Amino acid sequence: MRAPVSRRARPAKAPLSREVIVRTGLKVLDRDGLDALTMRRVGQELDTGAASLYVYVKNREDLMDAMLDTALADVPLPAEGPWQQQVEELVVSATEAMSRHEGLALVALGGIPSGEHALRILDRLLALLKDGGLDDMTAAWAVDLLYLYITAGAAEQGAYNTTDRTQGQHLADAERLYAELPADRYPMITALRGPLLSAGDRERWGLQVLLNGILNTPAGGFTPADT
Amino acid sequence: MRAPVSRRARPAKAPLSREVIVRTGLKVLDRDGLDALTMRRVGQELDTGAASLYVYVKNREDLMDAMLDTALADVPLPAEGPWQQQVEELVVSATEAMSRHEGLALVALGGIPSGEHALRILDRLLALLKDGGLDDMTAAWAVDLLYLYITAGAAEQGAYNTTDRTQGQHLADAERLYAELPADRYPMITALRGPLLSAGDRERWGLQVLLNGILNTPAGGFTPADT
DNA sequence: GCTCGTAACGAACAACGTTCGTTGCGGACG
DNA sequence: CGTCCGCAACGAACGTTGTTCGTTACGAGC
Repeated sequence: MRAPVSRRARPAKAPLSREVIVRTGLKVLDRDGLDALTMRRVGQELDTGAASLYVYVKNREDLMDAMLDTALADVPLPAEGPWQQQVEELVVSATEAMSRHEGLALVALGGIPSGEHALRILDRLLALLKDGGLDDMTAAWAVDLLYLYITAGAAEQGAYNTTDRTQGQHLADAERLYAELPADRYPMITALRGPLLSAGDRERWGLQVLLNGILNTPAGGFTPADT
Repeated sequence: MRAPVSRRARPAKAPLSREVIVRTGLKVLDRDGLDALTMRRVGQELDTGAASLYVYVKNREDLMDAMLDTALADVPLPAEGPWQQQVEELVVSATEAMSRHEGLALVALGGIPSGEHALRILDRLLALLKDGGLDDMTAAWAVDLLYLYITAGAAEQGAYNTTDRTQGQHLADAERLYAELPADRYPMITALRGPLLSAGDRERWGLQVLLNGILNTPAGGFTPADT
């Protein structure tokens, strides 16, 4: 199955292609939110109907998969510096790229990464971890874990970037929720309400936790045949 | 707003209630999959229409939130043993409970945990970490991170539990995908294909990574005002 | 300059979440 | 014991959704 190429070159209207459809999908997602990302809406943005998209895109899921991978295309691969710092930069960049588009990270969760640019990032991560001296098994599992952290972190952050609410809305909700909690039933949560809601670079801390843990936890002890 | 109570007690049909609706939703989800979890389908299972559900449930999202919390109700709180082992058991139990129902973990990602049973688990986790000697800030952020690991891990595992495919389908897909990858473009992935697809208790390893990392990474250095 | 493959399109289908107006049961009151 | 009325339950409808089908019309090749 080769990529279809439009042979109608109307002067007033750029021809359709998989790339412009995906890019338009990202535009609609960013401007109007996840609920507005419908096939009809994307078609309308391209001055056509929804049916026309199905020549280049298998279905809505396929479109979102392609949108995710396109969003990862801009993630820069760090070139220099100590390997730990490079891992940090790469993970943070990937998380930011995903979370910039509301709800897009959710399509990555539950599904082996298969996109071109996602694999590019994973390959680089793998190389960096091997540079760090990790054995094959630990490096492989660590990449799995880091990718999970990227997608989950992006999904969580991406939920805050909803278009219909202000940025601080979720935080205010959490404050109210935890303030009204019965102290007898949830003593620790109410006692540690301050630290739970406190500001700070949690993502970078979590990343540091992962790296420190990975360096101190060889995967060998968790393989099935280690008797 | 008090919980509505059905006053029609027809002998042939159990009266509606929020609980039976939520429980029926879980039954439909487990038997027929996430796509089949529609308001009409749940209503049909209860021998009524979709509109009748809206007395006890605000909307579909509210139903799924309630389903998630009900799924967490059976998670046992470990009572004895060293605190690290208790944390392990609790996290594994929670992940299993979520991943038992396809797609349910996704509703927890992006959304402060607010359900009764979810808070119960978080409160216990917090207590265990404080028992381990962590300072308030680190314990609070660690609970955040562990909850992220629970939901993300459950979402990933829950994706494999699709009803329309066999269990080994996803693994076979991954094997084929990685086997056909161009070695010049993704050298590390192709080289480490074996370890990447290898079996083993990755979840427990990841959990150990998190715990080891948490113990060696105080949150203090990541707060905004630490100059 | 005719033909043919196929990109593009309009219309339609089935199914979805949700709302509205009505119905009829059961407890409360006279 | 009979009447009333609040509200759970329901049937029907609305607006949208993803996707498919049959048709149209353009551009390349003989």
